[in-house]
Amino acid sequence: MKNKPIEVTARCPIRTTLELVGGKWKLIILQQLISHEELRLSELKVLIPDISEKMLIQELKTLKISDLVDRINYGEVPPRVGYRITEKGRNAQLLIDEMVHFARSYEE
Amino acid sequence: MKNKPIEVTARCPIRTTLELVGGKWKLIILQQLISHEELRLSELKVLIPDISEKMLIQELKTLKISDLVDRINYGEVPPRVGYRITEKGRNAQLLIDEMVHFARSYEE
DNA sequence: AGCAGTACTAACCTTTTTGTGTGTATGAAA
DNA sequence: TTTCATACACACAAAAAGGTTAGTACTGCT
Repeated sequence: MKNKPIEVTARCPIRTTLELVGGKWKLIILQQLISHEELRLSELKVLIPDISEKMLIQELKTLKISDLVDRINYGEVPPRVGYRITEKGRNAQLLIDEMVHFARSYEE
Repeated sequence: MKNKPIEVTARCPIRTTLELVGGKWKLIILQQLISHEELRLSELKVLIPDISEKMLIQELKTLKISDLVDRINYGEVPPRVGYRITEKGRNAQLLIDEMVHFARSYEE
């Protein structure tokens, strides 16, 4: 019945995950990118109505640095840029599923 | 191949979960309580060496309000208090497992 | 010529989260 | 009597996260 405790160190897996996708927005952004193939900034703004433009850009930038999303610059003018989930990013699907599951089982 | 997008509203499941177990410490505390039956404050401090006493107490208090942990006061003096995971709290196990899984698949 | 749309950057400010340090009640042990 | 340990509370400070506003460069539309 008992599970082994995770040793809480400077770099335990829980903390790694929190650093990658912690915060108010990253998982929400990833979820939209997982379910939409490719999205532009303006489309993400519509899908996530209450995020500020600054946070959206900022989070996309750090997600790209973490290699969880790709940024495709079409080099057109006026600028056209698309965002896509990466393979690593797609792993967040299971995590999100579990969060949804947790929320549901909590609420009943 | 595509998943349905979660509609991002004031209360979507991702946000519910973030409110319950978001932040730097809650999941770490829950994980220890899941794997230890019952723990006192002083024991949690040893298991989570870098948490401050204030944060530990504060987080335990909000976890109790959310009914994710139980607080058992033995009414002794000097005070003796134990913390236990609740049924609802135990649901976090799957979430933590997924976070561990996510961190591992990210790192390879 | 003037305005709108795109994908940003930068400065600044507010709110939230996290941390530090001190104080309290109690009884038992030294 | 002084000291210790427990499980806090409280005031305050620092740091991190998030938000607001303005501005840029370009071009197409009217």
